[in-house]
Amino acid sequence: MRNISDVIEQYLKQVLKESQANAIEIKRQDIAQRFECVPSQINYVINTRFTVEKGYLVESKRGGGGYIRIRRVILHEKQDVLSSLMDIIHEHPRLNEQLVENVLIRLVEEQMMHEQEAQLIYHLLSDEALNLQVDDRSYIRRQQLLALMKVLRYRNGG
Amino acid sequence: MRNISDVIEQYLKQVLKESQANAIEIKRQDIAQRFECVPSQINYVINTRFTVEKGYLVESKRGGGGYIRIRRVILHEKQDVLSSLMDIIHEHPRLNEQLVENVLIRLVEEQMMHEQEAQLIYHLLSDEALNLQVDDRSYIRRQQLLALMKVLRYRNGG
DNA sequence: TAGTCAAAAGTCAAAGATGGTCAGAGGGTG
DNA sequence: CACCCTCTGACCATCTTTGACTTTTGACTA
Repeated sequence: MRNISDVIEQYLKQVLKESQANAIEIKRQDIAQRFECVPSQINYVINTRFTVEKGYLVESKRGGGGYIRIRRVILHEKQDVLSSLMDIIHEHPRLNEQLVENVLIRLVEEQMMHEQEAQLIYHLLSDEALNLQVDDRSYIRRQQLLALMKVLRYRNGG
Repeated sequence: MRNISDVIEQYLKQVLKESQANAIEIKRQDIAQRFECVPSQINYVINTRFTVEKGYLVESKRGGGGYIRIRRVILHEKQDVLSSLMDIIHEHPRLNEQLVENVLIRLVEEQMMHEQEAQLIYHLLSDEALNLQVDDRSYIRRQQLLALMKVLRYRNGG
């Protein structure tokens, strides 16, 4: 193995494989010590090797009793639907209620979310809830729809 | 369990669960002694883990015969849960991720929404998605949480 | 009754314990 | 050489732990 990042990556994957639950919890400092590197190296490994696209979810907590938790998830098989929707969201200069609705309907049709969930999100992204200037509304919708896509990448079988 | 606060939290919840009445009365000093920590640690645990939005009420008395009483709030009508949460959302000057999480967990516990829905909404309301100034983030969260309550109201037959 | 005192509990800010970010240096490969 | 990863460390953010100081309450005393 050439570099320490690869070594740490392999180590974490090994531990993950051996764990019953598809998750491990580590202390950043401990791992750094074990491999004699700076703590931020662990972040580098996580940011480059344990991404959502690769099927990993990472959560963490700072402060006393802090930890980093890495979870293995199964990616949704319809990644292409998500990326095409993401493109649409990115390209549209203005995101109005109609566009939000279209995106949500598409997701329901593709069976990536339930009708009820779409309903909820539609209301959260409505003009009424987002009582802002047009541009701000558009910005929030873009951000939130993209956040939604990110979650849908691994939901349903993760 | 990693830190003493979590341990104390679990202990108190356990005692609460085992009590017939939905309330327990403790002596701060006793608990502090049992877990070998300073008394104010107990306040920290209570302030961070037994909040109103999580469904707890805390009363206390100082001086001789002093006590801290923790009560689990039991509301029989879903309407009551919603309106109490709405009050809390209105009153809180700042809505941070932690509060959003607490509210969503509460809604799931009260069986007013599914885990997955809560998950989705949590991500939409995260700091990451709402990449804004603190006050703006707070505003959006308030608007959207209130919109959520509104949907849940009629969804659950209100 | 008013004053005093000790026994609680409350507050708050500093210190401690973790993890996160980012920009720049270092190194390998086409 | 140019470019893309890696590695590092200074600085930041967040959560927990601690302890000094404050407030409240009830009992006892003058």
